[in-house]
Order: sequence, then structure tokens, then C-alpha cells
Amino acid sequence: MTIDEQLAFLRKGTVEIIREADLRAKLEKSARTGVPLRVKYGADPTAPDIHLGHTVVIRRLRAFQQLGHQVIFLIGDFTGLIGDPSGKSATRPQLTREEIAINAETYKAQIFKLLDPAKTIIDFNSRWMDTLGSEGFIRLASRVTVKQILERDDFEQRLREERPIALHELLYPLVQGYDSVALEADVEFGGTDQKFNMLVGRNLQREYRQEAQVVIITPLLEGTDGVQKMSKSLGNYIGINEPPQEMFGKLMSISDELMWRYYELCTDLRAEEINAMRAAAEAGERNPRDVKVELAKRIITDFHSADDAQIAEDEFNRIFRSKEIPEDIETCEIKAEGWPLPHLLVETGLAESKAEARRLIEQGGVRIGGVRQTDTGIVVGIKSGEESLLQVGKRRFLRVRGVAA
RNA sequence: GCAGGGGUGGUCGAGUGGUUAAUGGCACCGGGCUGUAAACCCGGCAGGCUAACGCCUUACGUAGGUUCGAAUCCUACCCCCUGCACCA
Repeated sequence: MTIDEQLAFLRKGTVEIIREADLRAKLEKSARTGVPLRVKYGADPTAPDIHLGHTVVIRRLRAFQQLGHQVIFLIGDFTGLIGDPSGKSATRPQLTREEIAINAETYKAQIFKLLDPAKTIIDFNSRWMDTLGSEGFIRLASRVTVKQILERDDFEQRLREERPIALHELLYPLVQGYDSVALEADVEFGGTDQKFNMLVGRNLQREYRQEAQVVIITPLLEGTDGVQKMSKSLGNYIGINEPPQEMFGKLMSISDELMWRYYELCTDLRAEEINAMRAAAEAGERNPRDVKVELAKRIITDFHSADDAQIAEDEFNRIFRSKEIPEDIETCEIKAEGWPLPHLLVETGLAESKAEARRLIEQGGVRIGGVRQTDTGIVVGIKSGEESLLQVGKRRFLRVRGVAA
């Protein structure tokens, strides 16, 4: 690939590259000297469950690896101690060395589904922050002015709106920036929320007489609701360790509009290919449903296998297209006797409360053996040794087996 | 410590004595439609009792009080935020 081709390749799925000219220079230098670029990405040590939102940046890291460069996956175990830079949530829990080690292993298992282990270094910023000491930290702090730190949009805004800013939040960018110094990073990746911190890294590197890193900003992926960014706490995420059927279902539930965004950020298809698909769908040549199925299968193939993807699709079609029952249905045992239907639903965990169970029944969401039940007063006879099939909504199934009391 | 602002259901955010289990958005759940768990439309969204009409309990930071009646007024307390003191 020529340098121009490389730049185009690396640009996909990014929001901004600061500065592209610097990146070009670094790529040229690397090609000339044969020394790979050091590409840094910092991860939160407390949340090792990777979801599709995280994979957006991981795919970009992989792009660098494909060009022969070195990825440094930095686990911010020290940064984790000083708190959440967003100011949204309370201080993060303090992790023990063992917990951090476990989380790191979990990370590895997940990121290596996309990244090349031979071109990935896992590091921890406590390695240099622990030895820096209070004195070193103060010296570090002397390199940056208050005004510079307060330039950050978030701080500026919160100051203006008289919302609180904890002191340690001002320190956060310093630590993150110093990580780049310690690692002599050539490139740092992060989401839009990390832009400022990464720019501090550039300034600090210059302070320490290093070449400033290139900052590459990746977009935040919207969650399955299509509104808020994907995150575990909002419950709108698709975890890469989730079972294939679950992933398939969740991916089919995203809106047709959002699907293009997922194509762009969660597949390796080139922009032209995606645009062509979109044009075909909008012209009515391809059914959006089929395009979405393809998306789901591509993503599942990345984290499971092509076979798993096919099985997930078959299962989905069986339930939603043919309205048949799934292959594997959990069985639960229950005392053989006459159960009023709402009680039965609560007992089996299909409803949270009897009030909810009643609502579900009234709304026509409950079936027994495939037959819709709309009478909340019905008593279901569960006989010992016999099974009944309960269904709530379109996709919750449960077999109930009666056992003698 | 002082001054000011604030704490409402999963979330955001209305409501300042009486159709209030509490407007509305979002999220979520059920139904319809569909080659989609899309879009759109309809319904639901504290809990308990009843086959059902309905009844009853909790609920607007906490605890009391005023009132026929309070999320709304009063008192005390708790928590959060902003500012002041000030200058290592």
C-alpha cells in the first residue's frame, strides 16, 4: 500500500485525526526505518466486559496492526483509582492487584478475537505511576497550567453552569497524558470524550522533548435503543461474549437507520460497499431485513463462528417468521396442582408480580401450549410427570413439568 | 460556619393544598401490521386481594405537625450543589 492508501485505510470509522500530516510523516518514517509505530489505547480496568461499542476502536487498532504496527493496550489501573473523568458517577471501586490481573485476562480473551496477540502489548500505568511518587506528580503538574486544563469543554461548561468539578478530575488528563510520555506513544486512540485528554498527551510529550503523538478520535456507537451511547449501565449494549442467538436478536432489533451505522463501525466492509448496499436498500432492490440479517451474521461470525451465525439465523426465523417454538427450551419443575395462571407466571419467573402477570394476560401476551390465554382467572392444572409449554410475548418460552408434592 | 439553590416513579423532567398512583419525553413490556425483536399504530408501565365491577396498601430525601384533605404549607433532621471566608 502506498502511504495515501494507508491513510485512507486508517481513516475509516474515525471522526478526526490530529493531525493527519503528522500521521503521514510517522507512517513514512516507519516505512523508511522499519520501526513499527506504537499505538496506544487506554482501557478502564473496572469494566472488562467488552461490547460492540468498544470494538469500534479495537477495529481501528487492528487496522494499524494489519499495516505492521504495534498496539499497546494500556489498562489504566492507576487512573482507575482516581476516579471517573466524566464526573458522572461516583469514584470507582478500588481494585486489588488480583482483581486487576483477572480483569486483564478477561480483556485479553476478548480483544484477541480481533487483535493480533503477536503485535499487542498489554501494559498497566501503575507500572510508572506508582514509582512517580508525590514529588514526581507535583513536578508533572507544574508542566501544565490551570488555564490549559480548564479549556476542556466539559470543565468550561460545568464551571459556567455552576456544576461541581472535583479536583482530581483536573488531574486525570495529566495522568493520561503522562502515560503517552512513558510509553513514547506515536498514536493514541480514544472516543470523542477523550479528545482533550489525548491532546494534553501531545503537549506533555513536547514538554518531555518527544515527538507529539497523533490523536485519533473514534465515534461513540449508539446502543440498541439508537438514542444513547452503548453502555452496560444503560442496558442497551450487545456484549461480544453473548450467545449467538442473543446477539442475533438484539441486532435485528436495532432500527433500519441505525443498521448503517453498525455496518460502518462494526464491520470491515469498505465505505463504498456499504454505500452500495444502502443505495440498493433504498431503491427497494434489497429488503432491509435481509441487509440486517447479513449484518448480524457478520458480527456473530467475528466473535463466534459462521456456523453459530447460521444457527442463530435459523432459530430466529423459526420463532419470528414461522412462529414455531425454539429448539432448546428450559424446563422448570413445579408442584403438581391447580395453579391460577397469574400465580404460575410469577412462580416460574415469567412475570415479576401478579399485577404484571395479569397485565400480560389481558394484553394477549400469554400462551399455554400455543393457545392464547386471555382469562386471568383460569386455573392451570399441572399434573405430575406431564409438561406444559408456557409462552410470554413472542420470545420467552418455558416448559413446566409437574412434580408430586 | 454563613448566604443562596436543590432532593419526584428505570431515567430525564412537570406539578407548589383537593378528578394525584402523580402531565410529558426517553427507555422498557404486550398486541397489531411486516419477509425485521425495524418503522408505524394501539395498549401497558407500584404492589396485594377479586372471575370481574371494584377494594385496599404503600409512594414524591427522612421524621413529625397543620388541615376535612399535602408531593405541594409548617418544624426538625439528613444529603447534594453554588458562593463567601482566604492565601500554603
